[in-house]
Amino acid sequence: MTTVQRPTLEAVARRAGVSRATVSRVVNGSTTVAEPIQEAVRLAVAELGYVPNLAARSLVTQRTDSVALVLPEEATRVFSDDQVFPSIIRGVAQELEAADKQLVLMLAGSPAGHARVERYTTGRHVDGAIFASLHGADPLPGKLARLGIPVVCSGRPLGDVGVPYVDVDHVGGVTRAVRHLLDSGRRRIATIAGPQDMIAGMERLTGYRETVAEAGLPERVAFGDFTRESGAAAMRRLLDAHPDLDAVFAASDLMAHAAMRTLREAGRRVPEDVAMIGFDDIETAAYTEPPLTTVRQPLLELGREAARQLLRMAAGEEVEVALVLPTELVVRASA
Amino acid sequence: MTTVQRPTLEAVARRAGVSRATVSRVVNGSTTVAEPIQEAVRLAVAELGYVPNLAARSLVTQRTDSVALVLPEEATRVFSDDQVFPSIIRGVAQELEAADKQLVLMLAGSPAGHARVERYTTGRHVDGAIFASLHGADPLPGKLARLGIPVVCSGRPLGDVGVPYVDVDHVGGVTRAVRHLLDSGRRRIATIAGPQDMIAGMERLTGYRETVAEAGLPERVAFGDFTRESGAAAMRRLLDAHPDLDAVFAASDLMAHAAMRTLREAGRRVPEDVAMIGFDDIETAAYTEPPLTTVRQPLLELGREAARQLLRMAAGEEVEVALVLPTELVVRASA
DNA sequence: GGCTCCTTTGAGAGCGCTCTCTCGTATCGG
DNA sequence: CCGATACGAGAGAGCGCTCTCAAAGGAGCC
Repeated sequence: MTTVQRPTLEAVARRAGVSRATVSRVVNGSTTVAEPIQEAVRLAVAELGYVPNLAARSLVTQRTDSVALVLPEEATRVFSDDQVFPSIIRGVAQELEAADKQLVLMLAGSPAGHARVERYTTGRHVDGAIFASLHGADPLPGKLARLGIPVVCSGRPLGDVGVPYVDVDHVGGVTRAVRHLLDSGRRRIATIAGPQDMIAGMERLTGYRETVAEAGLPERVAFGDFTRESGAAAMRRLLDAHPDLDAVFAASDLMAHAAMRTLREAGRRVPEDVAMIGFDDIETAAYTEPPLTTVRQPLLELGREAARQLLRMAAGEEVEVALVLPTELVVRASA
Repeated sequence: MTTVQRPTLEAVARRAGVSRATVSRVVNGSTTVAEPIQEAVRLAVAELGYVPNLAARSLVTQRTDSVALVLPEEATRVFSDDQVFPSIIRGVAQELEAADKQLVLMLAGSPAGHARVERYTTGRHVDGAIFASLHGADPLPGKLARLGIPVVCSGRPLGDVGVPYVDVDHVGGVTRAVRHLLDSGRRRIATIAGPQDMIAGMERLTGYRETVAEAGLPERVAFGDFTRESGAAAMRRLLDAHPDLDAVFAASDLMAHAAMRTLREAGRRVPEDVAMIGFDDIETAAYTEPPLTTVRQPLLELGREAARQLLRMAAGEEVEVALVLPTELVVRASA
């Protein structure tokens, strides 16, 4: 391996006939350097192909110019077919790129992974951390916040951790979905709820419960974990317990997708016998049979906002504690 | 912001009553330190909550303990619904985690993004880079290799760049798929090919062409770009040009999925009138209507192998130039 | 003309760590 | 019992950068 000796500030300074400090000023965009000197320095930089050594820089500035994005890698499923995380990643990446920060991706599934994330973030190897879709009441975001390390959660964290977050309007979206079912005459409306250790799962259930109660109807609930498999199983349980149901709100598109197949296998037609509404609006939703009516959440925007908030915090600015993005009912053929 | 002064090696050394060098030895797992002293140092580390400053370390070691994963963020689609990248990311993440390296994710869609990747990687801010699914003949991997920076491509790169890569057996998988169609009596077999500026697109087409030619049958080709939308459009073109076709091999599951819908809209039944086979085996494939027969590629493993290769290179070991993982035909109802 | 004040540049001190080199002490053979 | 050998621990020199501080030079003012 022929590791070429890379030029340092010193080398550039010698070539340009100025001091290290002046080169540093030019490289970092200080305006207090005379134009001809700036020009000479820039020329030397170009000729030598100088690139600053970030390690040396962060050693003195105490910044790393990188941000951690922490995802819970629950089992295999996070990254299997779900588009939720990819969209968030992309949103975050876009904003960080604009700010010239690096994105350090950390999957924190296992306890070992979680410990690693804790070590890395508390060790201040990043300028801040974005946590996406926390399960349960993870103490890490709060801990980081107390250490003065900028943190933003994508998805409201459970418990009173006092950490700024961005989230979507789950309850509003679900309310609109269930009302849509009511408006089309459905009265025996069930739900396939998500995991109750996540705000997304809890609030989508709340939205269903409130709206159904408001209409004076009984609730019919089965639980899943947002995956297709769990959706199919929950649908079977619902059919057993409430064979007369005429509509289902599923807390994720994947569960809705699998539930529709289960319904078909049970001889029910969608939407004639049973209407189905999902949540997320993944691309697949437009291609299911029948196409799925669902609640769209602006995931890309969610990631972007989270990153923006974090960058603001890292810059020492104040940020709002909560930022809630709107959801939207996308009506297709399934309801 | 109360940025607490974090303990340094010096502080640990004082507390343990030894020199900085000894603490460094213990922290880095040197065996040449007497057991009681090691114990004392570890105690001091724990008491002070010492975490090494990585910037300072990499300044002297010339390593960064981080690896870049570069993805082409073509338009929006990479991360929209496709599970290809998420799986690769996860595979890479798993291996890097095991090696205690950080994953720096870079999306290189725009020219600006590409420049940023070039700057970052050539600036040696990472110990190596993994490129996934290159489009066209990107000169960057070759350039990095020439600079002595470890590079691995996931998916064989176009052109003779002389960079180690891992890929799957596209041709073998497609051959098996087309033979399966032939074996079931299909004779008017078309293909929806992928983009021809990517090896994956090219080889899957090659596999189709060779197998069809071998059987003495004419080829019927329409091109897409792996997305659903392009698959639907290609299917329409095929139906126009060859209304008599009785089977289709689509170079991605997304295209196959959309093509099946297009067929249904055109009044063709799958598989009775037209058989369909896809490529990828994304989770959705098992839930399409009818469930999709497809060629499975081991994406997680692809990512893991790429990372392993890279780590080996970074450690100065020799690696094989090409590593090809097997594909497998998964027979479901669509063919 | 001399003084002050401002602007521009350079000198130099670290940031926290690793690693070589040196020194001190224990071990062993003669 | 002394010198040779080995081995563990410390001293200290940087890694490449930023940033404070001081010096130098020029402009402006009385």
